[in-house]
Amino acid sequence: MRSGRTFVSDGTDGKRRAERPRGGRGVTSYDVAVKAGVSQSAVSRCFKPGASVAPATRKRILAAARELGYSANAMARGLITRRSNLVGVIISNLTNLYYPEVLADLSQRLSARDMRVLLFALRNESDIDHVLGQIWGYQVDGVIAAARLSADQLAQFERRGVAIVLYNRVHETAPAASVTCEFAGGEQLLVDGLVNAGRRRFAVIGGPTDSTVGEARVRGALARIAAAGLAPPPIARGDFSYVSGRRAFNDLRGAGASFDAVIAANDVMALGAMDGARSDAGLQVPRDVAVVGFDGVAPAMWAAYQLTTVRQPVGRMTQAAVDMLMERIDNPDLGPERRVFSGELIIGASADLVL
Amino acid sequence: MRSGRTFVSDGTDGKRRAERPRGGRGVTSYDVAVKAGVSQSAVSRCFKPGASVAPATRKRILAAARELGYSANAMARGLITRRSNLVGVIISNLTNLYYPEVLADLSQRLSARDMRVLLFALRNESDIDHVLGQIWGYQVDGVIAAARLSADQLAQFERRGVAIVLYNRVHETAPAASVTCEFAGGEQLLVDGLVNAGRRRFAVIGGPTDSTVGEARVRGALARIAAAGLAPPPIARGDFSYVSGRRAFNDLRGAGASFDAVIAANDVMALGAMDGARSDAGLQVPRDVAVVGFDGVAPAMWAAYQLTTVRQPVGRMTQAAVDMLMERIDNPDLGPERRVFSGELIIGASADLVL
DNA sequence: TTGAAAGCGATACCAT
DNA sequence: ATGGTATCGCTTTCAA
Repeated sequence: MRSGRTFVSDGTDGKRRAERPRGGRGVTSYDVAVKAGVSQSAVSRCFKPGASVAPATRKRILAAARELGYSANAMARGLITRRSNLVGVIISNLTNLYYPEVLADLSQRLSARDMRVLLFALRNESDIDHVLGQIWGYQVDGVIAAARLSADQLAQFERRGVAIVLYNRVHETAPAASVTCEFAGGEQLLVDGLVNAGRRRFAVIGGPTDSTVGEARVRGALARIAAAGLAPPPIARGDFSYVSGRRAFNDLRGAGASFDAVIAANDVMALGAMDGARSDAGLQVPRDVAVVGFDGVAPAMWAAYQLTTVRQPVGRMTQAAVDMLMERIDNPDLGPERRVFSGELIIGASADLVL
Repeated sequence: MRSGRTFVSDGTDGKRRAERPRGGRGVTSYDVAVKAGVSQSAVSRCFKPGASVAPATRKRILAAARELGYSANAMARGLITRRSNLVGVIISNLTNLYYPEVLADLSQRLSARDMRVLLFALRNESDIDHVLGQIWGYQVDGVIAAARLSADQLAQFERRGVAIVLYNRVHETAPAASVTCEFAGGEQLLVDGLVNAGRRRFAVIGGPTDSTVGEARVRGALARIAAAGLAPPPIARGDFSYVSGRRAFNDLRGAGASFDAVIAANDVMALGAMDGARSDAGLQVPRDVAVVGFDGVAPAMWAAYQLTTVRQPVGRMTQAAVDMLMERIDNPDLGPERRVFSGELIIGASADLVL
């Protein structure tokens, strides 16, 4: 029995207050109910869209709520409704210049849908299992992940009925909803443009071999280079960072490779490569060597670089991710779907493309 | 009465399952209890540090929990313990290159303390009131804010007993815990170095006048310029973005100002100014004009810029912010405190400083 | 050491 | 339209 909690409108609230003299922070719906002279249920209904409350009482309740600074306890609500309105966002490395924009966008769009972002910024991908534990605990309604998930991890989402959308990632064996930017087409545009401009000796700066996006971009470039009847280019590996791109460029030169065009798997490495060419090797870009990237991050547009690249339509992609997620939250039985966007060619000054 | 929920160890769990045939996702402590043949309380205790459980039963329970993939419902726990283990992080503009690093750091350090990050990335500062509403609802234990808060808003934290630490912000009238990087000293180093190197005609690129940090940096520079006996420099205003810095530089030139040193309120505007000088005005940096910034963001170090700047000790600052927050969560009566760190002078190639 | 029972603060389903 | 009451899944006394 919980008769002690039964609401009695004629009683003072002294008893309740006494129950939680110090620790109890926050006014509850009971407090509002007392103040408005209604039942607690009425208060609850008042904040539920499309509930039936008489205009007069609603007004009284809202006034009382405002006066007390009441806001409904999301945990209590989530407990009973089984809806936390929380979306987990997992980002493997926020330091990659591409992701802050994505995160800002996602955050904005989710909050427009009245969803909150529970952020997990990984230091390294091996933290994921720990992160998933937290995710389950907080009963998130869904997850948007820009990180590598194993088939087994994806299966857990399925099993637990938590919606998931992969961003900038795909999983071949285990199908899952995903949003990506088409790599092959973008790389094709870049390679063809370079070939048309007379470039024949390519070099490639890829990401870690276990990065699916990185590899997809590399494969796209290699395929098109082969299609043009050119020899397979040398490949150096970076970790998507500026310094790694710069080092990769120098490694390629150090290995005695001779090339007049560098294709980097992302913009930031491309910028590093440009600086490797100009500052370390004393070359001119694009006269001596053309450089192209992928992503379309802000610094790539800066005057000192003006990188030729393929810009991902981040706005549309984040919109798609959020849409897909919400659909799957509302209807968990929705099957996997891939939404693939095309990048936009940005012709800068780092490579003289001929289309 | 909730006798229907009373746990009966000899009963099959068919009844419970039947109660929530489809919607009930997630295994609960009851499920684990059944499987382990103990009471639900025992399961709970098992996950509470320093509880008294017999080694044998603990083992059985943990095995059952693992087998079922149990993780405690954080909302239910938070409801009763009044601790959500959630920290709200408010960032006014994530697109400012300085903040992704801060956010990544905060996220890491908080998760090391077993706290989760509820992220609020603002589009514009006026969203704050709405954000605060969410913050209260989710019962966050504390907030780290890199955004402008009014005295009234700060008072709400006090009133509701929610810990708050300002990052890179201070509030003069309403005292609050804050972590900042000392501006005056940094600007002093920069100005003195420039003066020693023979620069006499300064120009300043500030942030919006309502930005406290921006203004503090500008004031620091102006004070030191005045102390050197030089005339007050012309000031242009940007919004901390690259394009605004570039435009500000051009505005200064367009206004007929003659200067040989530009002090920008942050790195990104300084980079824009460098490009304004080099690409738009055809000047050489630092020969014709020296440029200095503030922050120490990664792109400022890139070979094409090599900006002379003051680097904020982000790692120590985020550590301090988290420490202060945790202290205040544990002890809400802790008074306001300011922790001010000194930046580190980074001498690049954009300004020839003489110390 | 263990189990029963009372809440935490909301929503949902009933009767009125 | 409104009020009572039973949960949601957990932590916490309190007995045994």
